[in-house]
Amino acid sequence: MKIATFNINGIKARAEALPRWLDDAQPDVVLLQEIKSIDENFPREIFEERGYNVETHGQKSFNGVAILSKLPLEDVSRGLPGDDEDEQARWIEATVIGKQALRICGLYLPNGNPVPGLKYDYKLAWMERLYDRARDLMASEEPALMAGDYNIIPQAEDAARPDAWREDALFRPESRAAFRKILNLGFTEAFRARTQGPGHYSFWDYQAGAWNKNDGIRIDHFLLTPQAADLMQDCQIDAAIRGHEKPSDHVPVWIQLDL
DNA sequence: ATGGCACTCCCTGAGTGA
Repeated sequence: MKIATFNINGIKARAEALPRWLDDAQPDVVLLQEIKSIDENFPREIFEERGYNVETHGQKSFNGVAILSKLPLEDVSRGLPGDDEDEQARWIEATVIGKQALRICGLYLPNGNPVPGLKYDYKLAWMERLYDRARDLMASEEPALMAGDYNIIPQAEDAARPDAWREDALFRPESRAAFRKILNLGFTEAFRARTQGPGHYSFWDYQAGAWNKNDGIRIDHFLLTPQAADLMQDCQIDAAIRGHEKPSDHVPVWIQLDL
């Protein structure tokens, strides 16, 4: 089973590039972030005609997450638990029914800039709620994963120019510590379990020719419970599509599970 | 060396992003 995460930076803007990638990459499940659309306006037909079930959790203009799945989805849940006042659409989860059930969580973690500020406070508070959900997933002792745009640069090697990010919410020590605390529950960060060393990125800014200079950062991640990690056969970043027509500023990251 | 973009919407300029 091939499962991908992709921050598309607007479903309307990606109405051509996204299906092109789907037809090429043939993922079974896709976790989308930044659909920037209300549920009613999401172009489900594009995906349903390709055999995907579609579950969205959108809002107007900003944020928004979705799941596309060729396999049936059950027990869909929207919104990260822990704050009834939180209006931002950044979390969706469901169970994929394959050979074996797999719980999948798609997330769009807050950016957090500027630092300091209310947005940074919100990021860190959101990560505490994420920790709580992660702890419960771990306690289930079942195959599960949390994937999406974490807006976290885990290590210096995950940025082409780490010094440019020192004071940024994506690389501040508090952000990275909160990410590490979640990993330390026992999750496997899928990409780093298979590939070491610098030069592997999932985001390149539209500005300053970042793609052409490979001036990127790696901020889109898969975190696997031990029961899911045992099934992992591959994890790759589809970097090349950043150079295609009208791209998102992020590229897909995917895993292959023996499921 | 520096700066260079793109998305959204009843506000085509301002907020947001990373």
